[in-house]
Amino acid sequence: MAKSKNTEQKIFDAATELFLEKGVDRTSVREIANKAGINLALMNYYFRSKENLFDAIFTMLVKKNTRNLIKILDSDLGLEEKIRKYVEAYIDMLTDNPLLVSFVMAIVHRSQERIIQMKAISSLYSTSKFAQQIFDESKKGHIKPTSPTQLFVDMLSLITFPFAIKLLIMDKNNYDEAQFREFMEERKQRIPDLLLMSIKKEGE
Amino acid sequence: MAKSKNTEQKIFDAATELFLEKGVDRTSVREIANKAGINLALMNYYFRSKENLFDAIFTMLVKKNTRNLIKILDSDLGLEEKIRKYVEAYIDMLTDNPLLVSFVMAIVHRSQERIIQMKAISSLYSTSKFAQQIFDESKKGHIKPTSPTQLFVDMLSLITFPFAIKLLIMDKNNYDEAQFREFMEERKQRIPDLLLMSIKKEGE
DNA sequence: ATCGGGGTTTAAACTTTGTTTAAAACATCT
DNA sequence: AGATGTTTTAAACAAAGTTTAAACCCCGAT
Repeated sequence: MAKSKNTEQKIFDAATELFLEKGVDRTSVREIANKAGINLALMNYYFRSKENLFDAIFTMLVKKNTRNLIKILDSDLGLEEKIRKYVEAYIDMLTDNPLLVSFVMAIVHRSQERIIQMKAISSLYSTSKFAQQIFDESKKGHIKPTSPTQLFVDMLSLITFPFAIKLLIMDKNNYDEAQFREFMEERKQRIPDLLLMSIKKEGE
Repeated sequence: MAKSKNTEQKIFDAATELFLEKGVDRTSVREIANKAGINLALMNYYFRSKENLFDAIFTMLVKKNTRNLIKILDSDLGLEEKIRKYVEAYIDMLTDNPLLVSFVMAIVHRSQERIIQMKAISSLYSTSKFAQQIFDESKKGHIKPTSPTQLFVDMLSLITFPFAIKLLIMDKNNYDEAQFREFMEERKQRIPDLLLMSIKKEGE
């Protein structure tokens, strides 16, 4: 039992490292087995397939990195502060974990169907409290009547997509890494401003 | 010569159909050869590799579908009308070609490096005229000082990303296809409003 | 203590990929 | 007709993920 936990963990760790380093597709199962120092077939013994192993690792990474995002969204903060904190934390998270974006893209590409089955991702899109808040605020007349779904999709798009086309942006604007970082840093202010402006009542 | 053009075209057509239907990764070269009614090796004879074939098809699809997008961006329309037309045409295009999104994601995922080498994609991000326009308008005092890059990235993100997470949106909101279409239809108004509001001078 | 059995590990083989090879078939021009 | 260059073919190759069946190991029941 002790030994088995060990083996499973060794596979998991080796695969995580390789996936992050070279991407899923460019990492072979034999390589993982090598790095973990285990027999090739054990990978299929513990995880049913490479795809499955990927899912497990991805779920772990998402869970680990998005806990506080969800906490912010579900908190009792006011709308403005909540949006500002969320955007900032999200951008920080993706800046620190560039592979997460590429992982999500991998899933989106392979089969969108799977995305909705992965609870880790799905929970990222957990807006019940946020939606309620939008609803309440607009009822109270503090903000314009707003579709929570539209607003939330706006927010996700503005945060996430630039990371997906990072190299394109860098290429077209002759940015180096530091400049791209700066570009995203600006967006921490810009995105909340944009979103808040869109829900502000006319003439206030 | 006549026959060869024919073979090349047959491969191209069969592959296009299969790629669109099942995705690149889930389409094998043998399947393509089968559907095209040609020998397996001819695929490598005419296109050097499957990857290359994919590039050719992708370039064709993008070129075919984005001509007018670029035309709009480079036109002499006023800023507001230009943005409205562009957003609408872009959303229409992606609605009609859902596979393009998945193709772009495939490329983004495989290797971002390639994205900047593909002229087809790169030309989609052609903003010199648009950037100039922003610059002029803000100089003339018609709009707030605005970073063209930020604005353009905003626009692309708001348009494209929702298609990438289409199934997630549908799942979370219990949308069917028609309702998602309606959701994107709303965005044709919403996105330009958002962008234009963000560049409007205070108190006008 | 030992035997049997369940969970692990192993080496080897299997299947399916994309790709390459070398010869055959074909077409074209002199 | 024959030489030459292009196109097509069947077969084999390498690398990938996966499966198999036997070996191994540990542990509790007899």
